[in-house]
Amino acid sequence: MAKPRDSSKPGSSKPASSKPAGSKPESVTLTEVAGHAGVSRSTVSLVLRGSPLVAAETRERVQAAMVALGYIYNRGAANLRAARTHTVGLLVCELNNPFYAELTAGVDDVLDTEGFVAFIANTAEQPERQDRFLQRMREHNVDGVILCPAAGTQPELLDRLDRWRLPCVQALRFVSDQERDYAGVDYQAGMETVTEHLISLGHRRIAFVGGTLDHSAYAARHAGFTAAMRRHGLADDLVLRCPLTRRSGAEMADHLLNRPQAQTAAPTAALCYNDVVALGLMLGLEARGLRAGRDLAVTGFDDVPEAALSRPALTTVATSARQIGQEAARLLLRRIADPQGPPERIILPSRLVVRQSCGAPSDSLGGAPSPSLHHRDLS
Amino acid sequence: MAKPRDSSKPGSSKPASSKPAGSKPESVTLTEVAGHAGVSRSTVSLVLRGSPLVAAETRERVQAAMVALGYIYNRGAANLRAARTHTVGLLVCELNNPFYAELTAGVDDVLDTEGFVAFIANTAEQPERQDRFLQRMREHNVDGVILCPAAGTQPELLDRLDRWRLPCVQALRFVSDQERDYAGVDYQAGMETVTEHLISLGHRRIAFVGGTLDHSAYAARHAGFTAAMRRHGLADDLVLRCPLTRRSGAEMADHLLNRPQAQTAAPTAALCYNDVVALGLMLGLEARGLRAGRDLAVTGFDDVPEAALSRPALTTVATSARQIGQEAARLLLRRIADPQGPPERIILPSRLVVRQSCGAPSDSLGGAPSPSLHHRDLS
DNA sequence: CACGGTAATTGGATCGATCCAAAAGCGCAA
DNA sequence: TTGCGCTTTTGGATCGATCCAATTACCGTG
Repeated sequence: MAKPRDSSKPGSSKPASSKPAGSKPESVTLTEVAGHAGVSRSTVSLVLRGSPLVAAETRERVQAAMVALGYIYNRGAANLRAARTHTVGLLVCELNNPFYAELTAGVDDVLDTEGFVAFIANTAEQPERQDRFLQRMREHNVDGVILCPAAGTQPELLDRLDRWRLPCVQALRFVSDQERDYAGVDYQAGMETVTEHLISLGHRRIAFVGGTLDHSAYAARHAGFTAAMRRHGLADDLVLRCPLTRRSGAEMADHLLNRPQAQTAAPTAALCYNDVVALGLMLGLEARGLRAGRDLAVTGFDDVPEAALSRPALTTVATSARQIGQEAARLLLRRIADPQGPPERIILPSRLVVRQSCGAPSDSLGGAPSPSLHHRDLS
Repeated sequence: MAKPRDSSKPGSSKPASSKPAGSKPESVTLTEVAGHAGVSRSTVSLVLRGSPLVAAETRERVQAAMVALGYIYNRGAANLRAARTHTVGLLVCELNNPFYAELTAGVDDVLDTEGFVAFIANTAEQPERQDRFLQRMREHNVDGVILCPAAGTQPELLDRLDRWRLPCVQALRFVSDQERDYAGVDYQAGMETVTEHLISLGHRRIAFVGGTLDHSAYAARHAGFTAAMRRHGLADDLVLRCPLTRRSGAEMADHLLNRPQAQTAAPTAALCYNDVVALGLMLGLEARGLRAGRDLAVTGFDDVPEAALSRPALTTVATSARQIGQEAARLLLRRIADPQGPPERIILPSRLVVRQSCGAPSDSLGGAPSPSLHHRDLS
């Protein structure tokens, strides 16, 4: 058989262009680029991946051909052969919470600069939905996942991910404290700090308010409360669990103040699980003619934008969601690059933000020209 | 040639299991499932896609084999041959805004039930970033995109998407009012309604506050203001543009009230572009010892959670972000199924939410037991 | 001029599914 | 027995890239 090599005459006898009746103008392939540049497929592939093996002159010719033909890289095809897909899965438990949205933005920041893209899923705290999505992620061959585990997630899930060889970084919460990759906030220290703050203001009877789902984040926050109280020899028995909604927070006002048959004294301060509950509680107080900071000290956790905006402004603990997202993404990329490396736990510090809701240090509560128009309070 | 069919003896002479030294236990392929079930690849493929061609008995056998081997579908491989990838791209312009987060959740809802997944990207209002991401979406062969165009997006972009044969649904904003798929809110009607509300309360001099970026959403809101004012023979010249941040909103307080050299009268009401600006403005008023609803009527737009929470609570226009996301996703799926169909524009209504920030109808402003603890104000 | 060594390029096999035309199995009538 | 139609199954060929072993080009040396 004769071998018709036509590398010198580009665009002449290529079988690819034998059907000029333009029904499918789509998908310029690497082979066509090769023909146009007068090189082989393999060489184009090397150029594509930035290999140092190709000569500079050749590289330029190939790149010119790619531009001329409007070539677009077909990652799907590449993924089939190569190991990597340059995609990851991101599972958050409640996207509608601004906190998680911010985290997502942080993840996106890092992935974007590294040429990765993320599949997103809102598990809405439903383990079934989480399972379904993880399954889908496997089918799409993602290189790894960032997981904010839904409440009720079984630790066994992580073992399954291991078996699947699917790198996973837990964020904000974790379902098992084994040595596993994790990025989050030091909730316990944050809670200790704000509890100490209340104690330093003279409060002795403090209630811990909010939280029903059992996960690591709840445990850590509660532990912070307990640790600080015990350190000062104070009772940590006043714990009121409730859903993490404004409505529930508002309803807790009664439980806190009207305690007819209570053997113990009423609390003078409410340490809320997060800002949402705290803001709700303040609304509840107001509806009863009471005021946070005067009649009851109230603190939150998270420092959501509303916290600076409420009257009185909410004393809370700031946790930078975006930064956690960035750290989680960076950690996942490291893990993908080196699946065998030792696990890392990245714990970011939190920061106490003192406002007026627990009796301001300078005690000009509420009133006229608000002294609280700090820079960081305005987005 | 003899034909050694070994359908009865599974797992005996298959070349797949010829290398038992378990270095790569991963990736059970369709071929292996076929071997285990004693059928051909093609048949397994048909089962996978739920074809009615295969006999019921065969289907069961194949499914049993898939379970037994722990088979997982490799969509990447399938995508290479088939047209569909069952993925879409979702580009939002500011994820950190809770409004877009909610929209994202809505998109996720619908895609999840249809077996699709979304790549997410936060364009942060940067057209370059938007371009880069769209490029990446093409490389990943997404079936379509949902686009909240970044401010400054050129209409030409949509033509490019057409040329690429990439179905696209615009959401919330659009860069060209040609007949194209779109899902959004009737901003103009919403603004008209709230303007009418102010007028009905007796306001004659009303300022339109906020917005710097030029896009359809700005145009529509402004048009609503103008239309309502003109209908009542009122001047619509008082327009104060500013960035969409709380800080800028706060700073607008001065511009609104201290107008030394102004030829025209000071406004009695401020119609804000959105809630963020309105909330900022209210803070600015408060810092000057003034109060929204008493000294200046203030309205917002979007009905973000904070709106119900501020003192006084903000009168605003509710737009259900989640629903828009759902509609956009449904529309995109229709378009993917039928690329040639006629374009659709889905415009959802908005709803006026009257609270206290522009002088409550029952004029018990601010004061004691708040009457506004409605159900919907509590998340 | 043959030779070794490096740099650059290449063709065939391959990843794991789908597509499609062809074939096998089967019941039934001529 | 043969032929026909129907259902069910099947084996290449294929999608568009990567991997790898092999080849070619080129240059300085002995």
